[in-house]
Amino acid sequence: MTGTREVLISATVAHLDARGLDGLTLRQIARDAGVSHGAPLRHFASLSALLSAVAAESFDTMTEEIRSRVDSLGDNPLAQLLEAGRAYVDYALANPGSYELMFRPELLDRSDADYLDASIAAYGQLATLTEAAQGTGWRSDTPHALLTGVLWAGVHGIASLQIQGALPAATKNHDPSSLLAVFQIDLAGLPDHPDTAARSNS
Amino acid sequence: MTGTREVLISATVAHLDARGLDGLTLRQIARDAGVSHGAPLRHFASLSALLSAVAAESFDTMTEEIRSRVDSLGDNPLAQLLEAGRAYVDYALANPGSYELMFRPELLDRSDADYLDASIAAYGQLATLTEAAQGTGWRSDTPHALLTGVLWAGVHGIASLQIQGALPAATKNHDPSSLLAVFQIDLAGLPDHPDTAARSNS
DNA sequence: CAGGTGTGTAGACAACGTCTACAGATCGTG
DNA sequence: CACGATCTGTAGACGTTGTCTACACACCTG
Repeated sequence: MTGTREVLISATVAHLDARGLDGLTLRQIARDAGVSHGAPLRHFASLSALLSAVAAESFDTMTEEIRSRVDSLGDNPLAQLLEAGRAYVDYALANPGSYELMFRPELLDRSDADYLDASIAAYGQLATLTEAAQGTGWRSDTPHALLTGVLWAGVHGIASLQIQGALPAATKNHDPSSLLAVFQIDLAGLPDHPDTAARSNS
Repeated sequence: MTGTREVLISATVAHLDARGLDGLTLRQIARDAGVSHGAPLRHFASLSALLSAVAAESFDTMTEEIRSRVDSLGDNPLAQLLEAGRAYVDYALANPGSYELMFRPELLDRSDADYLDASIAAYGQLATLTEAAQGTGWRSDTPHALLTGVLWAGVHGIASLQIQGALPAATKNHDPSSLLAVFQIDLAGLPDHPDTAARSNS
């Protein structure tokens, strides 16, 4: 038996997939869920609380998807880090609505425990992968926390600008994942990646 | 004599500086400007149109600030590009409200001519600087449009995450400009920069 | 069986963006 | 000068929003 709380979250996710943040209101979610406009407040303290729960779930899903792709790659830390970056951008472009929500603090309750945990876990995942890559000598002279922050900023910038179509004609002939290659100075020594391989002879 | 249109824009900018996007409504702007709640619609077709005019102005200001800092640097294309990146992030952090507005397409009228012109000009400025830097041999094997897009994504990611405080403890001891150094692989050969010099012996 | 708690509804409220009706000012043209 | 059109501002309305409150019913526990 799926409770109203779960139905509300599902309706929110469905709306994000279909129309993004556009028209995403508490009353519309209630309508989609088939309940009265006041019902959601029995399960969430406010609209922000509901959206925070959804954002936390999205963070978890993204982290899980990245982990699965990283794990499928064998024990090459630098290749794993690159794959994580690709998976990150791929997730954002495949779920633009959810991704936008995750980075809209004014729509969320930033003190929500689940949201905090999920976002910190995602950051920690990247930090761990970065640390391992540095352990192989790659950019080992750059402070670890600084490098992690810059890498996140890089993929986040690519993802968010791409979502809002703000990279005009700049990247028209390059798929989003290929952008990440620019952050990786020397790709030599990395095992072949399906994307990279397919693109190199076109 | 400053017309109502100018007063409305000033009131919007003042609100952005003081409280950011929070509470930025058409009726609040009208109140701040000392006119009735319907007056703004005599000068702008909608709230989006007013915000687009403000965003266009902010883009112009940012472009001008970057140009001035780049021009003060002599004829070293790579150093100029790096300085442009620093100036970009500096502007964003000094004017977080305006910067957020510029990258909130759902609040703006994306077909607004002034907004389009101003944003394209900003992008063009970066493209020109990037091209010049590549002309010196720096990353000359990377497609120009792709490199420009990635550089913009990098500074945009840093600026927007820093504004919303989403780079947790990662960059606590590093001022924002220093992040850009990571994008520049080899700083050797660049003339000393006051920021960089001051930071290297601390 | 009685009472408290949890869950849902319906109505209210203030605030929002936008529209319309109306009033005064300004200006070009006869 | 006069007069009609256009510009600019006001005030009120409408539908929608998030949230609050009053009320009703179900369920569990004693």
